[in-house]
Amino acid sequence: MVEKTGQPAYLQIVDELRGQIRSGALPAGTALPSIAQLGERFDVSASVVKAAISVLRTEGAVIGQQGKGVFVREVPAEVPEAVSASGATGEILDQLAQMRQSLKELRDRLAALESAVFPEQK
Amino acid sequence: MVEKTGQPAYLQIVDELRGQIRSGALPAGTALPSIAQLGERFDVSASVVKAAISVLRTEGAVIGQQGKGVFVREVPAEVPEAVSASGATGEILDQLAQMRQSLKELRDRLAALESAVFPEQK
DNA sequence: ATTGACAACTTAGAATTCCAAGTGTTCCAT
DNA sequence: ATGGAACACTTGGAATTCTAAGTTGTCAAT
Repeated sequence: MVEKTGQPAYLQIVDELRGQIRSGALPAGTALPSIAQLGERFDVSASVVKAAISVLRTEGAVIGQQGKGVFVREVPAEVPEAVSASGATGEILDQLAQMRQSLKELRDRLAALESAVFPEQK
Repeated sequence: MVEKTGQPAYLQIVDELRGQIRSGALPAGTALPSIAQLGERFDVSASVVKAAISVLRTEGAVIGQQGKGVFVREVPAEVPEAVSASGATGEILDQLAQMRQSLKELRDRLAALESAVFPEQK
């Protein structure tokens, strides 16, 4: 991480990733590169990448799933001020995240069921 | 930090501090206790307190000034209660509740199907 | 009395090292 | 062939250790 913008490294990474998300280079639902890979790419330690992802997480731009990866959320979440995780709005975002999680789980289970009931028509 | 809420320590501290800010125990403009003091009070390491403050910082609830302290920002905004349960937000919470109900129902039906199609998968 | 040095705090950023826990794959033994 | 163990990755949380840099108070020398 050499950029001489004066910004700390973890914020530079936040900006970079947020840009890629907004630009569509990282579409909703896709996984970010792993922490190790990002650390390698930006030439920083894992702790810096973790700090960056932590910011994106509390912003709601991204959701981490243990053991799998960090995924771009379906809703940019437009949270300009405070509000992001406090008060009613934060509550709602939390619940939405959980419901999205549940939906994904249901989708997966349903897909498994389908391929069992309607075998091999690929 | 012993509380058995299941929440990680740094989020418990976030909640605690956010509560004190909203309740007025920490009015806008006042400094939080120092990182060392908070670590002592909650019986966690400085890194945990830093993580908590980092969340509050990216939420905009608080602002850190190097060499001086961490100060509560002047933007309580966050209309206390009235709006959160009335108006658009209350509406949204209601819809969330209904969707949660639907999700639960779908989960149950799916579970029934699964146990019919995949018999005895302990 | 003013200035300068210094010590003690403070936040901020970064690296490193653990451990816990979830996921996926591979491979071997039954 | 199927089950299960083992392994490799993954995120998440936490502690520890540095360094950098800003603030404040004290104290001594001029």
